[in-house]
Amino acid sequence: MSDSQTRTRSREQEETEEQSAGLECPECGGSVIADDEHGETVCQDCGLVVEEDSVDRGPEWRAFDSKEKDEKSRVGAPTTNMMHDKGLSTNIDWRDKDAYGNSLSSTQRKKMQRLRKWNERFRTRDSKERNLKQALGEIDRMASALGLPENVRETASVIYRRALDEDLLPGRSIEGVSTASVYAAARQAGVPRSLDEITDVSRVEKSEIARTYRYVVRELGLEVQPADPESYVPRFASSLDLSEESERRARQLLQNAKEKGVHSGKSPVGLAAAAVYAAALLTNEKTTQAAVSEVADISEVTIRNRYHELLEAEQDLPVA
DNA sequence: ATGGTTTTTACTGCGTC
DNA sequence: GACGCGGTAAAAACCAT
Repeated sequence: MSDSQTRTRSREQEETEEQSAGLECPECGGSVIADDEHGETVCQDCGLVVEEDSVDRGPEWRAFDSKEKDEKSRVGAPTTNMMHDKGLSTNIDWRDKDAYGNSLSSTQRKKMQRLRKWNERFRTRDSKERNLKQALGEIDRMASALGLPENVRETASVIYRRALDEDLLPGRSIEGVSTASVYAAARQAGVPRSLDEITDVSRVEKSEIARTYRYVVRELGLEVQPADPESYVPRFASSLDLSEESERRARQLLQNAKEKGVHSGKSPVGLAAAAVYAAALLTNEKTTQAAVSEVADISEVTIRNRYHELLEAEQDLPVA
């Protein structure tokens, strides 16, 4: 509990700092101090309360239309699937202070200790809850490492939760299912990461991820379309510092290829990489096959083969 | 397990700076 | 001579059967 002591000390320091940086009291001209714990601003000399209850009473979120307003303007934290209890369970603060910042009596302190302990026990009551807690941690870790946006984490959490509810876990590792959830969520959100990229940040092997992923998708009836090559383009283009123009061109190439049906059976990542390379060529921007191969994690040979095909397909159809 | 397809690995030759 | 690019053959990985 040395933690709470250092915490208290730093709080006192803050207060003395605020004292010196004070405003002037409108009544006696003395300096004014802010007392955050009581939510008041008080004159140091005459004791006049310049401001009280300095609490933000506004709605928690901005609402941009009436529907959103209905959803958001009421009091309460938003629920999130990213926490194992959706953020709804009670948390008991570890500081032995009441709502006004006053210290608790020793009997009250003991009571709070007991409550804390039991609250914790209820929160992670059974194995499922503990399981979920760990898995969500993993999901968050991997999503961060992959630079995936928040909504993907949410989706991944939902998928995992469903897998857990359907008793898909027995026989499979928490790690594996978490990873598969992230993989699936990223694809569903249209910001796919290749299996290799996923494998890099996961603690399980590629084969297991693939196996678990297939299993989860099948059992949960998830509809995941094959990754669209175009969704890789922005990421590759920006890692290579290419212009908007080339990015647009790359998309064009891919769309044309799609119409011609050149792409079936080929890896989407390879196609995307080839399109990016070809586009850079067409717009006279300097890139090398090696560089593209690097960021896309695809062999140069594959890039060569694909981009020949892309350009051939383009030639038959004169530029629009 | 098998066969067909795609991707990778490794190596070689060509032209340019 | 290093670099970027192209091509090839054989191995490996993948997929459906």
